[in-house]
Amino acid sequence: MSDKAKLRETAVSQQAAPRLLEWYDRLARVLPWRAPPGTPPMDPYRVWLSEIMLQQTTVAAVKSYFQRFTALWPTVQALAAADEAQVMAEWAGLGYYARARNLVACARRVAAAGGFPDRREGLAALPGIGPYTSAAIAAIAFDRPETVVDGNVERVVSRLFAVQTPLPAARRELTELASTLTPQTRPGDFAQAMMDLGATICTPRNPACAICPLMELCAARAQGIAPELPRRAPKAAKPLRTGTAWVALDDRALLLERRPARGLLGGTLAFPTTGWDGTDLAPPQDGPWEAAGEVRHVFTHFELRLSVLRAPLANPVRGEVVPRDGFDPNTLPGLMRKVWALAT
DNA sequence: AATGCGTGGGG
DNA sequence: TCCCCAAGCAT
Repeated sequence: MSDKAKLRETAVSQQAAPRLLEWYDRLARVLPWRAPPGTPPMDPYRVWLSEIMLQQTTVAAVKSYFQRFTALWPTVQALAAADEAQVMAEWAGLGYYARARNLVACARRVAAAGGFPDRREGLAALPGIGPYTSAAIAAIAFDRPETVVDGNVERVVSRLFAVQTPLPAARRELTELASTLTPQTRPGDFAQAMMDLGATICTPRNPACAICPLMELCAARAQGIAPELPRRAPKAAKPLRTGTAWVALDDRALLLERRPARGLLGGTLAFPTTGWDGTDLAPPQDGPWEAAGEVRHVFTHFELRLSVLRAPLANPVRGEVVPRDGFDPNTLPGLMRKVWALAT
């Protein structure tokens, strides 16, 4: 990099945080639901829980789940004592179920240790807590000057410095650039401000550069390429997979099955199915099976078409017989809710 | 390092 | 309808 470019980068790094925090404070006065500046940090349990839920998940989707979880389990000790099956049931529909399994494991470790570690390294050693979440908890709950890098920050930083390297290869470079922005004071507010900027102004499609607090500092804006950044490596096409789900029920009960702890929908309650990656599995009981239709579902890396078969419940050889009164389809993952809706 | 892992909303 | 993708982590 040229000396001139380096000087410019230094100037941007020094001016970005003050401008962003000024914008954030002004917003706090306008938006009544945001805590005003100077408010004491949120308690570590709630920060942790919300950050886990927000991994690859929108704020809108998380909201009701967070309310329910904190009402059911107000403290990490309460969550540590919870029945894992109930946690899985409450998580159902939110996706990425390894998060729920790790949530329980993490709560138990934290409760046993007497509380959350207050530094990034200690947090990152806990199950389900990686580079992003450890930095976020350290900055937001413990006021540590850690650099928080999520998808929003990657986008803001790639534009601010006009980084052309495609993601995910650019991640290391973006993290280093982001760390040059992080202030020693108010690191938690700064992290929140970067993410809020990415969510409201520096958006993926049509960034509102005209009202951006960092407009004068932004290299991509100067070059007119802000909407094109960050660049991304082309993604692979989604293969189509097929399988069968069996719904065995009468007016009193139905047949469900706990899926294996690892892998797709791991640990969730589901209708018995064949595999859908080549492996085959026999039906959980004798028929006659009647075709109820087909469910289509798109996962992260493949599309699934599931033939749904229905039969009267009769002497199942595997699974759990569950009484129909008290059965709530919302305790099933999204795919299985579709199966239930089709079969009934 | 690349791949596996959900779901729902917006353009 | 399609494509994009959202406050990532584990292996």
